[in-house]
Amino acid sequence: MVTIRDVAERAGVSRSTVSLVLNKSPLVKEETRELVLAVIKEMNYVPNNNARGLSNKTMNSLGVIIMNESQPSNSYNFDNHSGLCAYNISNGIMSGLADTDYGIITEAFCSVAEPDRLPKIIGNRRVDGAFIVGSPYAPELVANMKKTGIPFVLVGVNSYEQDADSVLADPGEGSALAIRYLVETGHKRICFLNCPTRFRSYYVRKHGVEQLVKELGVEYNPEWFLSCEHNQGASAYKTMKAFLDTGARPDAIVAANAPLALGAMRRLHELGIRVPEDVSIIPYEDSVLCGYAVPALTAINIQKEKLGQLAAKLLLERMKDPDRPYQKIVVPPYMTFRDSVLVR
Amino acid sequence: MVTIRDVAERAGVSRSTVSLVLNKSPLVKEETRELVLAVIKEMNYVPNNNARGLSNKTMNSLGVIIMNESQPSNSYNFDNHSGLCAYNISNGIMSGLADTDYGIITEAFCSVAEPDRLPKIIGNRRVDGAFIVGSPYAPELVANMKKTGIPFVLVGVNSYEQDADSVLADPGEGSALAIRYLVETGHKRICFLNCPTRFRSYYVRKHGVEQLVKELGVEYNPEWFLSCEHNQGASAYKTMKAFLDTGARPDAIVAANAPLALGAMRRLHELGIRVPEDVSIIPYEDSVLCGYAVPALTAINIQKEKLGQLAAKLLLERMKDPDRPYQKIVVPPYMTFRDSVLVR
DNA sequence: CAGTTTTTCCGAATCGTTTCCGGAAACTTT
DNA sequence: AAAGTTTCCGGAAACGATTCGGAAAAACTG
Repeated sequence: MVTIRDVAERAGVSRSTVSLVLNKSPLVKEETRELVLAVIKEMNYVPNNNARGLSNKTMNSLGVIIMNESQPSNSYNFDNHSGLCAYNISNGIMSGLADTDYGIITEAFCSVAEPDRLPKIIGNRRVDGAFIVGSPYAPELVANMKKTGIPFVLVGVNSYEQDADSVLADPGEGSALAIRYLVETGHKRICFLNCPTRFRSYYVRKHGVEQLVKELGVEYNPEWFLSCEHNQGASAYKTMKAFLDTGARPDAIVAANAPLALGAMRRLHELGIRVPEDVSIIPYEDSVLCGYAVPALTAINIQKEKLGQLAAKLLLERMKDPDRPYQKIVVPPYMTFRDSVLVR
Repeated sequence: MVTIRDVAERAGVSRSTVSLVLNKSPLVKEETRELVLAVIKEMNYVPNNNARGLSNKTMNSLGVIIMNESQPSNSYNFDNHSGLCAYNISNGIMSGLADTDYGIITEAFCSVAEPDRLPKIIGNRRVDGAFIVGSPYAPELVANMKKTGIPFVLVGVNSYEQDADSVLADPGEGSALAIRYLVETGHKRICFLNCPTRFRSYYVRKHGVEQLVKELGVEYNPEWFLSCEHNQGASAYKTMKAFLDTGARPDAIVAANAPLALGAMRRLHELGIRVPEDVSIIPYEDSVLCGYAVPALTAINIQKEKLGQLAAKLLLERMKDPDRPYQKIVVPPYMTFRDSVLVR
């Protein structure tokens, strides 16, 4: 293993000089700088992260912690109750970190129910900063995290105000987008298929939609605001079955997420109700599922990659300046147009 | 930050003693051991990874490298041409590492086309070992990796023999499972919808299936071995369209992966051909998609989590004993039964 | 009980960087 | 050319652990 000492020797300079070059210090002559750089390249030297970190009190790595509520085992790839897909976000983070030399350590999955555990894990692993993704409202956790002194940013959904840096998708805005589009395309009887509103982001969605429906003068019927189990296609199927059995015939359905939409469609399909000819359908969150459904689903996209990228940027800035005021970035959703909405 | 020195002081022992306790050395009296442990707990001491690593020449972290061919941006969550979903594998790895104190560093995505880049990245990040997941046949890459001296294991699909530790799913076996099941349930006219056989794992699938079809005495028709673009539902749709336009009417379709199956089903749906009443369909790889399709798809599951877990175990063993012979673990697939196969 | 072995602990060197500080070299100014 | 400024470089002390050889203490021997 070639060390800084070897490089120094070969280049005929001192170790500290090499170090200065490495750290882009301005107080080394251009000429020597180039020489050293050349030797580094020639000898294929790469600085030892541990030594560097030991000296710096830095770890050269950031943690990505995925909250339990977006557990990977089953519905991870989907919209989870934070409306986020942790995996895509991680990707975004990685791309946002591409030109730094931070490594990313993906940590165990944590639950909000244990607000101590996370800070502990992070402390043990000794990262320089952390992304907490998919986190729902968790003031206690946030408070504990702050105590560790490790900078962090929340990546999630815009619901409660939290006193920390955060990059968030906007569920209310997304639902609004869907409703507006449906109204514009001539739909009149809109049904909203939601997850339980005890999940804050679904609460936000529901109220956003209610507001808007009234505003736009669409027929408003509280009974058309359905709720089914979280992310359960099967539950959506049942809910839709019960709903349609009452004789209700919506001309559009906004589903809180893709599995819900698919579950609902299954029932529609059984009854011979065609999508989009008889009823249009828009799931809140675009996912891989939507593109492959029959018909392919027009959907709201919350830009997970972008969330991750922005989070990376934010964390980097925070680490540079620990005293700056907290920042909250809300990323607007957009619509991906496919075939599940009938344009009249 | 509390260091080993603080602990030593408070416990009234030397630093080396504390270190010995930390490393579970047998040469410290039970009594002192307990004392030290108590102090550690009391002071909330956690050893500094960098210092430890500097001393040990160890990095306390392992790299997970995901090969480009399973690029996340689009089809990552699906079967990729290695038949693997890198994400689930990562999860498996994490669970396999749960009781060690290794962290996982997920690395940039690499392509086999650049067999130098990967070893370089790994070398720079200085990990103690690496998982190379989703890698197709890549002898040059493997050779380069060996030169780095960093232990690694390949996680992928059983196709070529490679001179390295590996944990692999068995594509041939999976296809066979599907065919056997279809034959047992009374299907006679089986069509195989594959990806291009220039991808080795698809080559293996195809030949496995051909063999078996002949063996089992099912009607064999080379023209029923379709090939479409890699993982492209749209391409499967077109291929199936052209195929059905010839008047062919299979009673079962084995698709190489879920997107293909869905693409094909779209065309079937258009033609009013019912699944499973008129034609059964089994995608090779179970994925989140399968459960939500209409009807839900019976599928082959390659146990990605398990692949990851075994890989973790294997790498750990390799690191312990660098000279042991290479090992190759093949994980058998199983079938998840849902509603896309008609049992006659 | 002196000598020997075994057990338990400690001191000091080491790992590869960074960083501070003193001082040399090069350049300006007068 | 001497004095004063800049600009650069090298020595040395951290950083927080591990490890090895040997000392001290305890436990056996005969």
